[in-house]
Amino acid sequence: MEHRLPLEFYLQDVLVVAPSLLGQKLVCRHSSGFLTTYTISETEAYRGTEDKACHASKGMTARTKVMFAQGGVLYMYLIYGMYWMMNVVTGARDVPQAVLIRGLREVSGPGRLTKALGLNGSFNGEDLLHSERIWIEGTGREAAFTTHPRIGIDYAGEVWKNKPWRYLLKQDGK
DNA sequence: AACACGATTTCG
DNA sequence: GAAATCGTGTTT
Repeated sequence: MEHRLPLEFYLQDVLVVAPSLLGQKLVCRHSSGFLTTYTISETEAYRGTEDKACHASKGMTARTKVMFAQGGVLYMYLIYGMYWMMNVVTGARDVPQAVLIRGLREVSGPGRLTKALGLNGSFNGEDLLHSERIWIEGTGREAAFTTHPRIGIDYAGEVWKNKPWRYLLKQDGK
């Protein structure tokens, strides 16, 4: 029984979607057909052309055009020539926003989690509502979380660097 | 066609 | 603290 998050969820503003993804289930189908479920524990919001830390701040390019699509698809991006970053596009069409999935309860680190799940450039533009190999299921619960400044964006300037748009799942008993 | 650099990780 | 490593955007 599947309970994929609906399109309406992804059409909300990235500042709503990013914290709401915490605690939700990321489901991945292994090449053998086996399903693995992970719990999202850390996210970051990248919001529009005015956000200097967002790749879309320099306008639409071949790489960033998927961020301009309607919410509910993946934006995959290679960083430092070695690590794929997994992002969930949010908002309406032509509104470039995305949530960087920085960590899972089972795997820490954005580069390590994509490696663990076998995600790469072939997943760019993947539709989370219809894909047979990856999707996100809702738990129906809202998770408690804490906010922090985003990581690795010193080039974005003081204003954008200090936005509390990094969200961590508040762990039980911690 | 050449160049500079990054939403990271790992090792010393 | 620094290297690894390559696609992308910018400059020539």
